[in-house]
Amino acid sequence: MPRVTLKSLASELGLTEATVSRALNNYSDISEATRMRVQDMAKAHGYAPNPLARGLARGVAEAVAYIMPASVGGISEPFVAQLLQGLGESLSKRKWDLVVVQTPTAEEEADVIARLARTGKVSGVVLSRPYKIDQRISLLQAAKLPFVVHGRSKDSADYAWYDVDNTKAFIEIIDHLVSLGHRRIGFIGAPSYYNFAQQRLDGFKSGMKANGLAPDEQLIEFCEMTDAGGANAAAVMLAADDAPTAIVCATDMQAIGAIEAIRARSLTPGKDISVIGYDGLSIGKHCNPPLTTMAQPLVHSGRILGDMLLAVIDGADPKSLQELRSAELVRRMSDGPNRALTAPTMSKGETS
Amino acid sequence: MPRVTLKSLASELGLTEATVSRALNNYSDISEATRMRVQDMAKAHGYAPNPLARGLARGVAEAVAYIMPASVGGISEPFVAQLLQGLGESLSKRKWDLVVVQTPTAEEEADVIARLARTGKVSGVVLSRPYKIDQRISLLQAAKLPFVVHGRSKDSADYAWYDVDNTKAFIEIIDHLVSLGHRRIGFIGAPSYYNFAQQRLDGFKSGMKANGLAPDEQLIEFCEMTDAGGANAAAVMLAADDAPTAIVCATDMQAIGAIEAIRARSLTPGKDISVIGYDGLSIGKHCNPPLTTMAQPLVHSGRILGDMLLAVIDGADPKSLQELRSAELVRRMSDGPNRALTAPTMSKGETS
DNA sequence: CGTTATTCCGAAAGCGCTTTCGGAATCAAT
DNA sequence: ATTGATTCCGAAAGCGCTTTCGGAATAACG
Repeated sequence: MPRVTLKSLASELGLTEATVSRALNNYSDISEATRMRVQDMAKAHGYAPNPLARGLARGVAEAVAYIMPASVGGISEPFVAQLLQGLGESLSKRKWDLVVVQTPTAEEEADVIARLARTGKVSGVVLSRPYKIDQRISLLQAAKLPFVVHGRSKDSADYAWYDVDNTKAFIEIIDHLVSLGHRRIGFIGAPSYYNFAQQRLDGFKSGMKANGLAPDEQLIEFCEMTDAGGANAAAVMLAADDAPTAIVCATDMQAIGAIEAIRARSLTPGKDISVIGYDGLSIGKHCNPPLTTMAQPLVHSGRILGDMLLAVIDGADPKSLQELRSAELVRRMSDGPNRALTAPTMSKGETS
Repeated sequence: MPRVTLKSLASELGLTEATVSRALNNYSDISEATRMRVQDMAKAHGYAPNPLARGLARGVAEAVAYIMPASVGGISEPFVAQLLQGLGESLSKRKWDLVVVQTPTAEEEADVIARLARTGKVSGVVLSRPYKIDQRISLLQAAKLPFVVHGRSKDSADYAWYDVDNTKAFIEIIDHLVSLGHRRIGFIGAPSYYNFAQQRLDGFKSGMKANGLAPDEQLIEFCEMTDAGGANAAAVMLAADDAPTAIVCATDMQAIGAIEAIRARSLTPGKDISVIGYDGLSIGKHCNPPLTTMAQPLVHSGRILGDMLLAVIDGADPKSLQELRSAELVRRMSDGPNRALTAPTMSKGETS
């Protein structure tokens, strides 16, 4: 079947390609009559402009890219699908496309960004999980390619971002735990090159200090954001002579692993030892016990990110597009009062 | 910064655009010397061809589309991320792009496909979760747009697909359950317009018959593929006067819900009532008890699908690209021997 | 040394669409 | 009726790249 093109439409209508093009794009210098005639015919023939040609001519691609976080160890990232959905919804309003790009290895991330910027195949980029110092962001800035980031790098003044207040969230977790009587609280963190990991750690520490507690370095572990990682880290803490009564994790997957590790020691998570995660994964509902967590709205954030990116592309000042949300504590069953308080043997008390 | 283009390269080298183009694309009518000269210069300047222009000139887009399954009720689809990763890996071998497209509503799915086909913005499509009779497939065929499907529709003779033998998998589940002494086995199915749902139901029924059991229509429920759906369906079965001793679910999410429903009745999943899911989601490990399930390799399948699609685009006969895999039973803790056999009161026996 | 082959590169057209510019036609104003 | 302002459309160039074709230079052959 011969593709229906601008030329074919034009010849059929006895008009010029140029006229048809302008009619279709609602230029004001086309009479209402012919505009109608053209649009009707276009619809009748099921005309759809070739995005390649259009992009070439206009110099902008009607597409944006989403940089998939390099899958650490091949874990399924439950949040990716949700984010994509939100992004897609936002983009579909303009009928723009979403191309997702992989970054095979961490080293190649910069190359991928650079290539993206040079080829002009997309007119914007969404970045997830920035590092503290994120080379990709500098690259994007240097290339003057519009972008938004899901999260913030350390220096976040100059670009558009949407983030959840990680620090505040973890302070609240500590407050909550302290109100339940916990004093020895462990922290399982994520790789420290991620800025959100730093923020969460900071939140943990300030929360402790604000409650007059000194974070014990023995009770801080870092690992990958997987259940296995969380399980290992928790196992280490539990083996210490002065084990924590509560463990807070940087991510839900780690928390799920921690729960497993606790049970492996024949302790009851949520009773003997409290565990609180972060992400609000709905899957946490089905853990044993159901995971208490700080929840952030993911598909919603995808939509926001999409809208922001479109705004930046339209020329809005990125600095004016920065949105900080708050996470919310979703109490399920993995947290509870400190048992040690009522138990016969008290712990040694704080170190230092 | 002025984009480095074929023209700029050419003028700098004192050559023609055409020559530069051919040198870069390794045409044989370019001397080794100038080929080198050109490629070095291109690399030095970080030249990257404009994919829009290239696509326009060549008439093919170096991109394929993945049609995201319409998210039923906004559930996060854990399998999407994995599939995307596999697809990405495969595509990256040619440096092709992956554009994911949403289908806002079920009605618009056809429109989206049609538009995709007409605009030629992608040169291939990956379809997930086909329906029994899938209009999208006919559309794709009519448009002669290369595609592969993840799963099969009812009439799957003429196109490329990668699927897991659902029917066989469910027969095996029944065999397994029967070997554990179960005779009253319930089935929680997925919406019947999905062909995989039908296949799984078929497998359930044949498995039952093969074991001399008559599937009781009372013990067959259908619901959405969510935990809530599974919980509801299971609750209905459990309330029946002649409740099943085992429940097999079309998807893991449903199984997770079923487990919840069982516990809600103060029964112990895996002891009082066995539950087996399908999908092999790793998250099932952390259920209470860990979910026994039939596993299918997802990132692997993404890679296969990508390779197949590329092959079809290259002109391979789609009919020769059909791959049927087998799922594997991953025994965790949610299945066990039929307790009723050893309990004092026997069930009434089979109905009919 | 003339002739036929080869090797290598330039010229040019074209992919489908957009957009600027100018001009013919229609209108309103004097 | 003549001029000036409008309205509407056609002509043409161009976006960056590919690819066919032909021709100049060089090589190989008698």
